[in-house]
Amino acid sequence: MADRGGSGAITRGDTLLFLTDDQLRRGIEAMFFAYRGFTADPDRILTEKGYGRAHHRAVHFINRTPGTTVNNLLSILGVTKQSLNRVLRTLVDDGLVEARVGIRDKRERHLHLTEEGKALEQALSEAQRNRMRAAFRNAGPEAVQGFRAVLEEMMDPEMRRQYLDGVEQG
Amino acid sequence: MADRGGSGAITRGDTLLFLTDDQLRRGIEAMFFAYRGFTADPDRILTEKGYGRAHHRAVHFINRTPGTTVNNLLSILGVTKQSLNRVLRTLVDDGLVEARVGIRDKRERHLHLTEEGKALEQALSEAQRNRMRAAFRNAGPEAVQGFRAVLEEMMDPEMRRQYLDGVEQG
DNA sequence: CTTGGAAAGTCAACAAGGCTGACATAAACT
DNA sequence: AGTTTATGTCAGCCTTGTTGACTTTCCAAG
Repeated sequence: MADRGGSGAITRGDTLLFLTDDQLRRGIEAMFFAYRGFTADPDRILTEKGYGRAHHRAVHFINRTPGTTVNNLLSILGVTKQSLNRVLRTLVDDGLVEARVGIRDKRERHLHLTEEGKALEQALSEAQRNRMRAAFRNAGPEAVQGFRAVLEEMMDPEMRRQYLDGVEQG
Repeated sequence: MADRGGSGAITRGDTLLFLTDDQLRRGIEAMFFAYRGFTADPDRILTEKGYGRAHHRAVHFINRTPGTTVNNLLSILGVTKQSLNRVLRTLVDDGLVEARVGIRDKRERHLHLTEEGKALEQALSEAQRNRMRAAFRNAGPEAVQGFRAVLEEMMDPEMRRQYLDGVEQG
């Protein structure tokens, strides 16, 4: 019963032992449990302030790419414009986000964080970075490289492009 | 350019370059984009069959630990019993899950997948494993070790225990 | 100059899946 | 006998996703 049908896992010898169904299941559960930890800290702050994860995501990417358009944000976040608009409207109403009418193309809205918006973004990302930093430090630089390599491979191609777009050319 | 060689330490002088805010932000975005890919394939199957991610999670952990109790599942999933109950009820009604009254403690319900339930679980986990396998294979065994090390460090302690409980002793 | 279509916004309706609170029941424990 | 535990259930609320229909603005091609 070593080799389960269709899995392609080779359990003979020691080749590709890391690709057994059980190893893959561990990877799946690692993603599940880790994602919970990943969102736990910002979620606490968000709940305090009456926002949700959708607001966090919007604020994050507006901060990453100031002046981005609504359409741009839409394709990054992968939600409908109605869904994003609801979130964006509360952020604009609350004075965290400014939607500037485009100069060249006046249909477009260019999104920027206000000072208050930047403050929230800072609080959220600091909480998230703290956990990520501790995890990175405890795991070590080689593990971090592996972590990123696997995650990058797990993305859909379009998302990988979005991800790589956000990498600074240092 | 930073040193990315096999020696491991990505450092410049005293600074741990892999812990800069920008590196941490990349890690955060990697988690965000990768999680999307991670759930994309099962989501497609679930939508077809009229279920959601909550059903997937329940089915996954019932399959992992057959005979687990409702309370047990509750603490693994981290949701309220009302929320889980709604999901569980549909699964039982649809004949995917069987809730057997406990022998020693008749208050408990021990959860098992029916054949139909196992079939769904297989379809879902196969889709997810396929992506995970491709990612693991492309990244290589060392990257997989790093991936798991970082994710484990990112979990809340209680979740880490749940995660490690699911590791087979073989 | 007209018009097609893209970008953005809005309204309505709906669903999944979280949550709280209250309450019911049976079984186990003390 | 009384309390605690495990589970289930009803009702209601929130966030965040969806679809569909429609309007306004405005760039750009004909």
